Amino acid sequence: MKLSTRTRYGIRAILELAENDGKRPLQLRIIARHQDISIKYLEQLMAILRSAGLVRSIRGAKGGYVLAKPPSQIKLGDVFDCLEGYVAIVECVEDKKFCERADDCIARQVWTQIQETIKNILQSITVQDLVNRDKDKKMLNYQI
Amino acid sequence: MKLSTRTRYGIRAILELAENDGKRPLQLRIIARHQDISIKYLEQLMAILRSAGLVRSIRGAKGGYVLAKPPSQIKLGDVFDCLEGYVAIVECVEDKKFCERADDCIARQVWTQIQETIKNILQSITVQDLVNRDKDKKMLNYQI
DNA sequence: GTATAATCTACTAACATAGTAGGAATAATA
DNA sequence: TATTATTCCTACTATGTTAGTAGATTATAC
Repeated sequence: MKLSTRTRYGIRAILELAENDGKRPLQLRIIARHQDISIKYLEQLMAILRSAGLVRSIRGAKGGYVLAKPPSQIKLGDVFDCLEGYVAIVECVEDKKFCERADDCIARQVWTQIQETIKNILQSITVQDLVNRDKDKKMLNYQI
Repeated sequence: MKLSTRTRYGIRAILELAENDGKRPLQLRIIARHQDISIKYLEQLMAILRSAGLVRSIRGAKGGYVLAKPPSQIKLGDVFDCLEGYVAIVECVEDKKFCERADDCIARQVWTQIQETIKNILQSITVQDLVNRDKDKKMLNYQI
């Protein structure tokens, strides 16, 4: 049960954009170098984030990417949903038709519980929250 | 982020054994037919569960499988650990060396939180719990 | 008009998962 | 002892997914 690099990279890219929020567009070249991700691969991830309405792109020279909404309005769950597909550790949780036994399956109850918990966590955290945590951490470092 | 069929099948097999607890060994043939799983595939999963000390096998005619411990002493987490490898949605959570950024990574905090939550749920549920839930459900059905 | 950047489409390489297959070892039983 | 039922072991295969590469195209700033 692993997270895809798609989601991991995507969230890291979003976080970079969030740290850059309010400034001029950030180029993939920069993000790719900074996060050590292939620029070509990142392009594809950003296309997904763009069509999901999470980021906005500016083409041409001095172009790049910016967040489509304030970081406080982007939940981790949003990023997850579009990059990871959707959180469904077992398909029967979302769609009973997936398995005949679904109605009576005691295992399914457990998967449902786990899945709901994950969803709740992801929906409760915004990109802004993470940026704040990061700032706190850096503040702390400065004091040392 | 999906659960492997290994884990799903494995847990279903363990539950069958739990329902059969105290009786004579249960053959894979029966479990396979009952759960609609290829017997050859099931063999491999049982080998894993056996080497993890969760089930015990009796070879030869009239042989089969039994639980190695009482269902109340088998946690879902135990089954998970051996079939799913281990719960690590991102490797850096378990092993910081996986990523240079681990120490300062704010995303990692989220993965850690999610992972701990999943682990807690799995450790809190025993096979016996599930069997009980199943019985309750069936009791309910009889009363209708 | 040139350089810079996103966009689009297609391809590939590597890996994991799920499953199949055949035979060997072991035990019960007739 | 022969037969049958069962687990055990090893190897193979097929399929799908993920991760990543490549190249040409379009848009914009200067």
